[in-house]
Amino acid sequence: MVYEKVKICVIICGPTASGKTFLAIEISKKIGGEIINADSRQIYKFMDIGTGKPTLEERKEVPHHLIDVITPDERFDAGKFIALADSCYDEIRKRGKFPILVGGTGLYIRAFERGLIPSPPIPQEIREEILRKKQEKGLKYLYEELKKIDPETADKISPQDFPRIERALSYYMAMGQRISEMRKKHGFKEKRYETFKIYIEPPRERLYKSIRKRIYDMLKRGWLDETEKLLKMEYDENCPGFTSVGYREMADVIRGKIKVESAIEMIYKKTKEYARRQIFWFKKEHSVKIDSPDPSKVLKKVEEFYEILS
RNA sequence: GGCGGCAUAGCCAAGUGGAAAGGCGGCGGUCUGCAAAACCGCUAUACCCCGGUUCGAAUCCGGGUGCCGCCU
Repeated sequence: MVYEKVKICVIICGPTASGKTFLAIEISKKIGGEIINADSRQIYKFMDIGTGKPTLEERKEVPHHLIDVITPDERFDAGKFIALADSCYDEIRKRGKFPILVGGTGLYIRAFERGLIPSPPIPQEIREEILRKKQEKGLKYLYEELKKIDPETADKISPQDFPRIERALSYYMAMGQRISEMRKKHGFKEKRYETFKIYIEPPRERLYKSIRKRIYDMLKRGWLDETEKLLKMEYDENCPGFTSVGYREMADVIRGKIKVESAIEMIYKKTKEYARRQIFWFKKEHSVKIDSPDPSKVLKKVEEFYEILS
């Protein structure tokens, strides 16, 4: 039959250490699902323990996609993510299975659901030029530039926010258009998928406890060795992958700069901050909110949601 | 019993006459192609209590209370 089926997708989101992986696997097993990873860190090869990837056993139980797609020195972004996620989705559907998008990266999930503004790859020269200007004339100068060409964007962001200043500036240089206009036009109005979004938010106290426990588990499972291997492969703090919480600290421990105990405390603090940011991202928009990864709470709804596909 | 020191937010802590730094912890938020990134914001009507000096005291003086050292 030739007709356009609606694209619909179940999504599981929530802060780190809330039990997304567990819930996703349990549901997948019941409904014949396959998991698409929406975590910006788990796409990196060789970074398994510290990014909390599902174990190999877990991955054997249920097929996982978009894990281990690039090396730690490569860059990745939301645009690449949705292109890959789309094709995973289609393949899974071809097999008659049910896709479940799981992850903690709010931007990727939003982009998957509602798209991004059109944006070609920014030429390397433009990036370099901006970086050069930053070094020569300072961040303030760049911000003033942005004010001139796109006051609306400048108004919305802090003069300290280099990544966004750079983005707006380079977009203008590459496209000849203000990014603010494109954003206005786009406005996240498009709906690429009809979704059923499950949001897990454990009470803070419990979440913080799981975070701490998880750090100890990671250490026990060999986070230090994993980091040491990365360093031997010549992947270090200059790699995009190393912006993942904890790897810098692990490297510092290996180099004898800090003690494990203080590394743990730093990681604990950063992870909590990260979890809070995730909560602010997800709390605004979801289909159901649950406070623990209990499959029985959502299984029936997931089955109902996917009924129209079968 | 004597001598000395300390007493500031949930915790640590600066300030030693002119309208309470900072850190930790906690909390709220932004986010359109580096997002586990980057960025923004809130968190002591007042400094142990009472009295005094002063235009003005967390800051000086007296007394009280508590804690910590040392001594007998």
